[in-house]
Amino acid sequence: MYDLAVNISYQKFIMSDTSFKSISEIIFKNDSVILENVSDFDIAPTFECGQCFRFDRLDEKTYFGVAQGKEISITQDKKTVVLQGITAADFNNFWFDFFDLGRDYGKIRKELSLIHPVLEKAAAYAPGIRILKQNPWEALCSFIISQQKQIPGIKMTIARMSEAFGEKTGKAYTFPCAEKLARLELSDLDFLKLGYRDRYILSAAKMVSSGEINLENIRAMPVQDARKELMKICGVGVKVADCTLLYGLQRLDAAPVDTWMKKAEQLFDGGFPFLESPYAGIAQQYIFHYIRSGQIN
DNA sequence: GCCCAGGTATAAA
DNA sequence: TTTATACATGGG
Repeated sequence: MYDLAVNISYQKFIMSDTSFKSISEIIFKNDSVILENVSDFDIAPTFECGQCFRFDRLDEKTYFGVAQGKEISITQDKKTVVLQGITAADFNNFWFDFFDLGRDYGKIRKELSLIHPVLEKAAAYAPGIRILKQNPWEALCSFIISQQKQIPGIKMTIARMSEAFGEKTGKAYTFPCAEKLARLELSDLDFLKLGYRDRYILSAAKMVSSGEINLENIRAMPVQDARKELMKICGVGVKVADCTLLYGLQRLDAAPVDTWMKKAEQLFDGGFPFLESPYAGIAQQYIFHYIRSGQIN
């Protein structure tokens, strides 16, 4: 049973009278939280669909990662998910929202599936994908780094950058804050072999730490304005801007279109009919994962 | 060596 | 407004 003394965000979800429930029961232990009968939640595609770079697969069922300065191990066995190494308060204050557990992905998936048969197939391929609520600054930097790189390389670069300039969390490190990076020189980043991206990172750090760019203000802006504001940062084009919005600012109406998505475009007769959906970003994620997994061609 | 990678800045048409 | 090219680095 739940410890009602630590009631926070999840309780609203548990107590809600809507018919949907993505978890039937939440069990708190000393240093772990057990989610029973999860629906529309599959950790493997969630961590491996290209949306995040700080979670590593330890074995068939377990991933380890860092967010919000905290380490976590996540193990899934069918419909049971165990979040290891966290407190009840951590879960209620952070991880519940990080995994977007209050959102009805089943309902969203059904809505999206009506839009186009290819989208229906893509969503059915990995229905357990959830869009993680990542830190905005970390998401911005991650996708600046991501340009013209492959995912393993992106992960390596971010890990080394965190180790060098972040805070120790135990066996891992947080992603360095903008203020910390803003104090560095380009030569301090040489060992990361960022190439032409090094100046993008430093200038973004300066703009964010000075307040010239305010990510929290951008969160609430209409999507075109938000995109335009993010693109004031050198090295941020429409793709990185949309990734920052979707993965860092919980803007599910932003849908990054990249080389993989362009491969998918022909399947939709030359355009993406879901782009106007409030859940365009989720649709994009289903399709990206589907195409990249080699399900088509 | 050659080509591509979850792109973007810049210049030219 | 649209299209072409350079850009650092690593991996197949």
